[in-house]
Amino acid sequence: MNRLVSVHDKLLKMHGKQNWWPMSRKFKPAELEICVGAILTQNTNWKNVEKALNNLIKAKKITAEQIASTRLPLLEKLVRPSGFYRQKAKRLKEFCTFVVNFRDDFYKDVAREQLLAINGIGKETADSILLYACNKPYFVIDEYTRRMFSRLGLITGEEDYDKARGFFEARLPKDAELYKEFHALVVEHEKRFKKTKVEMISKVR
DNA sequence: GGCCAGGCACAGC
DNA sequence: GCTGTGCATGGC
Repeated sequence: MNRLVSVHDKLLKMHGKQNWWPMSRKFKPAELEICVGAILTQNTNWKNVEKALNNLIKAKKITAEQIASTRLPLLEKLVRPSGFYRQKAKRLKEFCTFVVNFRDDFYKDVAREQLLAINGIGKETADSILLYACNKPYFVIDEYTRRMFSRLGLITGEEDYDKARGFFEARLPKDAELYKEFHALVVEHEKRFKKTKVEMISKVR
């Protein structure tokens, strides 16, 4: 059996279904919340991101139009709990402006290169948006993924982002739901590993 | 009280 | 090309 699939299955048994990005559905469309969250969580604890999301909801900044037309100082104040708040307010505004000006159905039609061209959207954030908001099978690579799979000896952990992504995508069925759950499970597992220092995945077979 | 979190851009070599 | 640094809050 495919080694990666078997790692996924073990993680699923250990940690259960993660249901990442449980959307509050307060944003319109609900997918926007994923995009906003993906930007706000850059190098930031998710708990802090939730505070910022709640501020946006309370202030009724729940559509791309509303966020794009919010003045920077107010946006900064709202996203403050998520840290790096000046950058993030600017990034959010630029991203939402892009969404507003997008000709076609953003969530259906946006391409990876278009996302990467937006200031503040790097590869991981772009892939998170593509995977979790657009339901497209892009495998998200983050520090946790690098650490875990280099520990298992499957990658070096030092490779280029797209090379690491290619490693997973070439060995897994192109299934967005699988990728979503896998990435979430990896993050959960690594958080726990960090606390316990106990590897819970056998290296054998 | 120090360390870190679901990164990214931009210097300066 | 690639290595270093700034960005910043809140949880543990």
